[in-house]
Amino acid sequence: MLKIGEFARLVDVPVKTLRYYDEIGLFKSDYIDEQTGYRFYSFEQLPRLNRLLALKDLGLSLSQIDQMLKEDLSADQLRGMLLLKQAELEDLSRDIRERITRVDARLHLIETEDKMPDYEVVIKTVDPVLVASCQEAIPDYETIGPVMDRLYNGVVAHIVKHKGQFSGPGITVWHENLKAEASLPIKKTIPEGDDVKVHELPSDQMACLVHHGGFEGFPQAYQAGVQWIETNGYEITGPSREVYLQFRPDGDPKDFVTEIQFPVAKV
Amino acid sequence: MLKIGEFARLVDVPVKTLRYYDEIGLFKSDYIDEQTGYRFYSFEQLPRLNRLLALKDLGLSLSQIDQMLKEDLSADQLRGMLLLKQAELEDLSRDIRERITRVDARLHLIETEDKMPDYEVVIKTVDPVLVASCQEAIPDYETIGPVMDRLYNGVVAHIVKHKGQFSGPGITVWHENLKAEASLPIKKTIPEGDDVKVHELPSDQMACLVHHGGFEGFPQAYQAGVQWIETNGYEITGPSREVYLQFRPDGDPKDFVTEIQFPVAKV
DNA sequence: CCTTGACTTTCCAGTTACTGGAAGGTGTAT
DNA sequence: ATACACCTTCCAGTAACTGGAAAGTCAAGG
Repeated sequence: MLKIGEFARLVDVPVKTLRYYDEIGLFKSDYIDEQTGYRFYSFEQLPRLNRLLALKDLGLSLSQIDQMLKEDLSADQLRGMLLLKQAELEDLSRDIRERITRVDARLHLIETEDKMPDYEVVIKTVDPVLVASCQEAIPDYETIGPVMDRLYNGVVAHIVKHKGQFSGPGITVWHENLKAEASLPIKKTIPEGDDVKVHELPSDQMACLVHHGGFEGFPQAYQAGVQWIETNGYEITGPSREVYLQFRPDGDPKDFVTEIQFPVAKV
Repeated sequence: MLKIGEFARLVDVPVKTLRYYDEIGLFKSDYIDEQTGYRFYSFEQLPRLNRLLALKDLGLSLSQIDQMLKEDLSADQLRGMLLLKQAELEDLSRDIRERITRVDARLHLIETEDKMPDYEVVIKTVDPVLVASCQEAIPDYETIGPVMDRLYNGVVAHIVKHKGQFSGPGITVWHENLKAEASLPIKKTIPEGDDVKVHELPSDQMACLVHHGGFEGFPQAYQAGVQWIETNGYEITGPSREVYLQFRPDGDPKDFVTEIQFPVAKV
């Protein structure tokens, strides 16, 4: 019989930890002196503790270990638990490697620009949103402004005509070949018009960044987004969106806030 | 100005988390209505939050992020923190890969033996221990018993003669060429004898396993140990030890408990 | 104008696997 | 007798939230 301190030295586990295992019932002392409350441990307990430590080394939680130390577990059950843990560890490992590449990328940026990046890209899942929209191909960059005005005015007029309720800032979806879909979120569905479609923008995993200022800064923002997506091992899987969080036609462009979203998936 | 729920939807962060960040001062709401206590957030706060989320994605702790969000940090300081994190992540990654190989090994054992392994190997650091010892080459396996008896009796006699105090179970250190060093831990140093040396067994990182039963089971135990060491990417770096935790010459061998220790290092 | 339901507030508890410390009892050596 | 190491229990703290309760706020519909 060993006192807790001797046992602790023998197995190289802190006394506090042994007491904790005792408390949660994972590894009880063999015998407790009723007078003093002193815990005593025996050599017969070594196998259980060593198995416990070995399993802990695999990264299992104490409650999982508690399960696995039960005598009546079949080899199949053991296998199952280990396979589960294995998958979990593989996930974690992948996750950490991705983190490492992201840290690398940021270090690279700091090396070249000597400061934090101008645009922060975050991955998030956007909610689906019901919109009324109107789309048209843009002939060239100069005409974006007027065409957009026209498109959005058309959608607004249509929504007002059908007494629809606006429910959020405008969203432009950029389809292929510079085809812009000017969309306005609405609370409830309304009839479609000749040019105006009503549908739901799908929920999606998006790489998002926020641009502050006028539209002349958009190319850089887009470039930053595309670059981030490349270096972080994602690929663009659909039309990107611009969400005009802060915008008024008569406002100061410096105050505009736009979120640019790229639907992405891990390569 | 957005209410917390709207802002939460916008940035895809739980409301509870925003409140928590507010509470710990990491990310305060822009304005609080004095009447109602409602928090309000503005679009101007997006850059800070996005940077925060991007850094969180790198695996930084909230307190580290708090540091890095301070405006007056130099590029060098940023670099330093990221390099630190990088090293940390590399360590973690290695650690997890090792865990995976250990889980693999155990799965393998379960496949072949359909149960938990007979011997659990754990890595631990053993404390240095002062011993009196006596060594001799063993001519062949049959003679181990008598030679050991003689060696240990010699050491015991020497310690008793010099009024030394025993402080633990006997330890045999196996040097090369089957040379056995029979050692007995003592509390304080005593003079050496003709055959009896007094010295300290060094502290070391050891792969340890516990064998219950008589000496006839040792070969299997050793084999299990050596195999574990191989498959787990360690190598043996010195003489192995046997610690006779439970042993009496006149006892029942079934009750014997021996810890076998191999000094190891990661390959 | 009232009610309903969605939303907000604060506060408290729980999660994991310990770790540190305080206050007080025990065992052994000098 | 006393010093000292060792043991006991209890309480608090860690990181980053998450869940729930009780109570106040807001907008829409009847």
